[in-house]
Amino acid sequence: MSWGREVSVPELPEVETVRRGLSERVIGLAIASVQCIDSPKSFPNDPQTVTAFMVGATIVAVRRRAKVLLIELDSQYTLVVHLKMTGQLVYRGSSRFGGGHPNDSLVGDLPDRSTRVTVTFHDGSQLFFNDQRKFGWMKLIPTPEVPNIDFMKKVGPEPLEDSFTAEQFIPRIRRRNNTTIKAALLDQTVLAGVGNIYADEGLWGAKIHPATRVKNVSDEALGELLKELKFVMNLSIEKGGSTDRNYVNAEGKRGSYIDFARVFRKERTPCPRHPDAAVEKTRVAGRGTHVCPLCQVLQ
DNA sequence: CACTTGACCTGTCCGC
DNA sequence: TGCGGACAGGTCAAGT
Repeated sequence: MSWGREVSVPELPEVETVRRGLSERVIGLAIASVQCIDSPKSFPNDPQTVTAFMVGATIVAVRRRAKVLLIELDSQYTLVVHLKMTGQLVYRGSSRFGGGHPNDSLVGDLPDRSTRVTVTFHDGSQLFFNDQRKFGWMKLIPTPEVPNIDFMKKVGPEPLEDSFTAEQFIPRIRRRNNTTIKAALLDQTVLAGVGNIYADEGLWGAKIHPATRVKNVSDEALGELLKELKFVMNLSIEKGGSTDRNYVNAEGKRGSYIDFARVFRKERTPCPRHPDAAVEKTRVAGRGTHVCPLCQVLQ
């Protein structure tokens, strides 16, 4: 069983891809044991709570809000997981059924040195939370209290919801009128789930320079930007998220959004609109930023 | 208050 | 070959 490994920095489409893969595999599985290794940010809960409400519980749903995964248990607790920069959730089938890692997996035997948490199910299969840089976290929270945690209270609306239109988007992003449009897009309280990749891709699509102040972007251009964000994130979900060059999905195909990216990590290559112009890499809002100097002019 | 910068981390890459 | 430093970027705390 192989899916979604080596997914690059997870934004909304990557987390949604992980959610879908997990949904197909872990719903209905009962937890036999939980092992936590070198992960102070994971399980701030005391071991008694983990034992009482996780061990023996069965997974009933896998949800997503913004970039956070919500693994709901029948114990009325939910495992809340943020992958941050390098987090991965990797499921491996039971070895009794030949479920070792497949030949095309980019992740070797697990657990490995980046494994922080191992969840073992009654059927012998396992779910590994790997996180090389230890920015990610995993918390066990009573399900009714999930909406009350800081992250949930502050995070903005889901941009891919049909109900999220320019009417909602424009006033929200104008709360950040004095900052750059890229910083505003990365602000998770404005809207949820956009990170560095889709900010750059969406801004190129809407022909807006990332360093443009929000106040200098017209309502019309903001409407176009929302359309482009929805387009690139929906396309990415369709492609199974953005992955690094070596990614191979469950079917052994190399499809990934990165192959469709127009500017992200495309510095010094031609802009798709202007074959004579090379994509440039700069720094905006403290992030590596990719622009076409011809179609994205600073206003 | 609004906004920007630095810290949190570790693996990789680049120049000397 | 080894070594130091820059870089990767989501989010929060601290600083301006």
